[in-house]
Amino acid sequence: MEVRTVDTRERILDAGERLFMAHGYEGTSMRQITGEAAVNLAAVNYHFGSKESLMQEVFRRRLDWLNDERMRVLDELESEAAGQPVKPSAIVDAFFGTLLRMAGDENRGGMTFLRLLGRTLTEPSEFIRAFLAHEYQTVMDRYKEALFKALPEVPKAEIVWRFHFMLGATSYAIAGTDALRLVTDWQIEDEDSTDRLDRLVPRLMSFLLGGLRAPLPQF
Amino acid sequence: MEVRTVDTRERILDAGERLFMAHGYEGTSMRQITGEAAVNLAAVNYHFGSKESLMQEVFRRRLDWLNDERMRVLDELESEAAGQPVKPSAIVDAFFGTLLRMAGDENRGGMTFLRLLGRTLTEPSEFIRAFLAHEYQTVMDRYKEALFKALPEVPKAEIVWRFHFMLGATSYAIAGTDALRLVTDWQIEDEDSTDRLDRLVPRLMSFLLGGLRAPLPQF
DNA sequence: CTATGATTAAAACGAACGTATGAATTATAC
DNA sequence: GTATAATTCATACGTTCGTTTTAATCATAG
Repeated sequence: MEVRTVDTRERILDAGERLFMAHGYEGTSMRQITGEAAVNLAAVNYHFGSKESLMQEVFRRRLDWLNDERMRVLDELESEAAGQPVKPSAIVDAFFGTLLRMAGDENRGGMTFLRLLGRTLTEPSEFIRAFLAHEYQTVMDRYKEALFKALPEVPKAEIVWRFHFMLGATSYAIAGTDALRLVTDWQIEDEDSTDRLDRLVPRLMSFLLGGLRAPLPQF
Repeated sequence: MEVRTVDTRERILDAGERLFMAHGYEGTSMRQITGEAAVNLAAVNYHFGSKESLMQEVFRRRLDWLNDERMRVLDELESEAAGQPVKPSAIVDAFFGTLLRMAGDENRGGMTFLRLLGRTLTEPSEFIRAFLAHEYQTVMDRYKEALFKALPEVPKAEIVWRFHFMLGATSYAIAGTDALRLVTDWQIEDEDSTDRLDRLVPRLMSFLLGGLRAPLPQF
């Protein structure tokens, strides 16, 4: 493994991450990717095998760290709680806060990866959904159990639904940072992007917790 | 205008709606669409001009009614209130409830269109975002103003953000009805789809209102 | 019935797609 | 320095894409 190889692989991953985010999987061509990465057209197939494998590697590079971190933080919370249930707000922050704080870390993909992730959760491509399902499964199961314990009086089905809703709100908050601005044509006051992120986290957390703890619907 | 023409146009729109929902805009080919609609390949270009125009017409066919209905319901609420601010819960139901109840109306696209809409709000394609922005603008402005009046003590920027979050939660609740099931691998109890929809509406409404009325974050 | 316009049909267009090939180049090991 | 393996490169392959063209078929009006 020489230096050039690493650079090439990394440049391809960076270009793929940005272009998949901006134009989607189907909307991004190998020639765009290799063009932006300034590498030969055949380099993607040489290093990753195929366009699909590249997409998976783009995700794996970031998700491995993210999900490990989520596990680590939840481990910590549970050991601090020493058998007592963990506060719902702490669980929500461990899952969504950890995600959002990635946006500020350019070494972990920053806002680009977060927007890619947000968009991909609604991506129709079969292989991507299957891949993400596999990547997420373990973490989801842990958090699901933690929330069940934290909210013993709430029916489990309700918690599962509300987790769905929270995922949706979060994905849009990120992916739609500019997409929804177009849809709504609302100008949110012009903060620079780090400011916006810093204020987004508490805003979203309030909303998520308000939704999670809302009174149960009566059927 | 003969009968055949209408049938052809309608069949193309139906096929396009379903396929764009299932595979996305870029992931759906003209040959798939015309194949499923059982019409000649050239029929799309003849009746709609291009693939882009077809996509726009797929949306216009449903959104025209939806947004008119949203306007009508809000008009009604405001005239009933006779100058007093309308209750936030009524506004939320007028906007999101009207949308969700479309899912039960097969003549208006039903679940298929709703899932298409949910997915498209994160779709990266430029022309689609621009088109949706234009279609939505008037309605959004009306609802924004109504919420400002209904929640005079909440900063406007906060309301705008929370509307974003509500849109995200709703889109995922619909678009992700099966997509997120894959991501999370959570089995939600097996209700038939009308049951699931009937229970989704109050569940989502509780969540949205809980989030909308959550305590403001302290910076 | 015939003329006219609207629609459908079959076929082909050039462009772009993801991938594969084999030679040229570069780095590593002895 | 030379052999060997890893990587880069230019190029081409076979498909599929959205669109266009030209002719055939249909419906309707006079």
